Amino acid sequence: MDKEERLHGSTPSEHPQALRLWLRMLTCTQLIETRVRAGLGAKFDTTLPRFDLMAQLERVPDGLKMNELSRRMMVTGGNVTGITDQLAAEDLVERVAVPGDRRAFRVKLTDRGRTLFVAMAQQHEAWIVDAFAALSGKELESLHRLLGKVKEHSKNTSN
Amino acid sequence: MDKEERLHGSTPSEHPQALRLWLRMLTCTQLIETRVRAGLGAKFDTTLPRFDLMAQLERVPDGLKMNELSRRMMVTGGNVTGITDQLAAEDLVERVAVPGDRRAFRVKLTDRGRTLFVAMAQQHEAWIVDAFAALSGKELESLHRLLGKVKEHSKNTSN
DNA sequence: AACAACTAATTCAGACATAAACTATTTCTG
DNA sequence: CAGAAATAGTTTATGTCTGAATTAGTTGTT
Repeated sequence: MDKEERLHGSTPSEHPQALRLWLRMLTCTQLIETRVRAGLGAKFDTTLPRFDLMAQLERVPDGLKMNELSRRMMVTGGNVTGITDQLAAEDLVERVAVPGDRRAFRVKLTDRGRTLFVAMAQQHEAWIVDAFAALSGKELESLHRLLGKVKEHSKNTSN
Repeated sequence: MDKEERLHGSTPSEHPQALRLWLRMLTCTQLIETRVRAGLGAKFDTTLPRFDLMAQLERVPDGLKMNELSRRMMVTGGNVTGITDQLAAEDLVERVAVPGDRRAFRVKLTDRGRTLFVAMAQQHEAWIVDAFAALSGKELESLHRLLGKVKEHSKNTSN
């Protein structure tokens, strides 16, 4: 028996459908995330937040400012500071001064960081592809579209 | 521009579809979870893990053992110990000895805990229903079905 | 009965995350 | 141009979560 079939079941409810869906979605996310975390740890001795930060930087040769990173990663600034400190200590990213604003700087991948990230990203993608291997191309597309609706609604509702 | 449209985009890839889907799913989950967390904090001065633990107990009058809670909540035993300690200190759950096994006990909702949970669950469901309000009944069903496939595949693949 | 193997739960160190307070700098406004 | 307000980033205190080690009790084997 699964988590979602157990939870909340006896509470009278007019909309059990949304609740069951939400619990299933949480379960899926957690299952996949747990596996990716384990893989990143075992294969690259790194963590998901560190990978995520590097992923944000990968497409942006000039790097991103701390507040941009914070917004994109959907975590607080203090958190970004800590992760950046770690990665900088390992020479995977660097802080570069922004001319004209002495408060800010840009965080960029170092060459070393970029090389490592490419290897990690390839493996990461393989894990994700595998996670959704049960779905056909059409189903992937359908899931993507439905979640798009959810996301837009959530972003627009008091955000 | 959204997180998922930026991430990984420049890495050559044979399966960008799964990756984009995964990032969108993460975004959705995080948006909803953040809102629920904020609501639980503001309205009930509690947290999602605490709510989750109580939710697990709600349907089980005899309570659950720590390891059962741990498995159902998909978190480590140490974590369950901490949350249970908190809830027990507030007289929302209680530890009851298991006859015949002096190592174990069952965690049960107290009357107070049950009353509080019912109120919280009602509000919680309203938040979730709202989070998925952009979807029709048919779409909810479809999303549920697709995620079911993902979940089954994930559970069966080396778990 | 003795001892190994297992199971239940807790403790501990450490990574991660937040919110709030703080420092330093820049921009706005009168 | 002076002071207020806003912005960039860090620090601090606190809470969450994990994995590994630990304590205590149970079960299985001979």
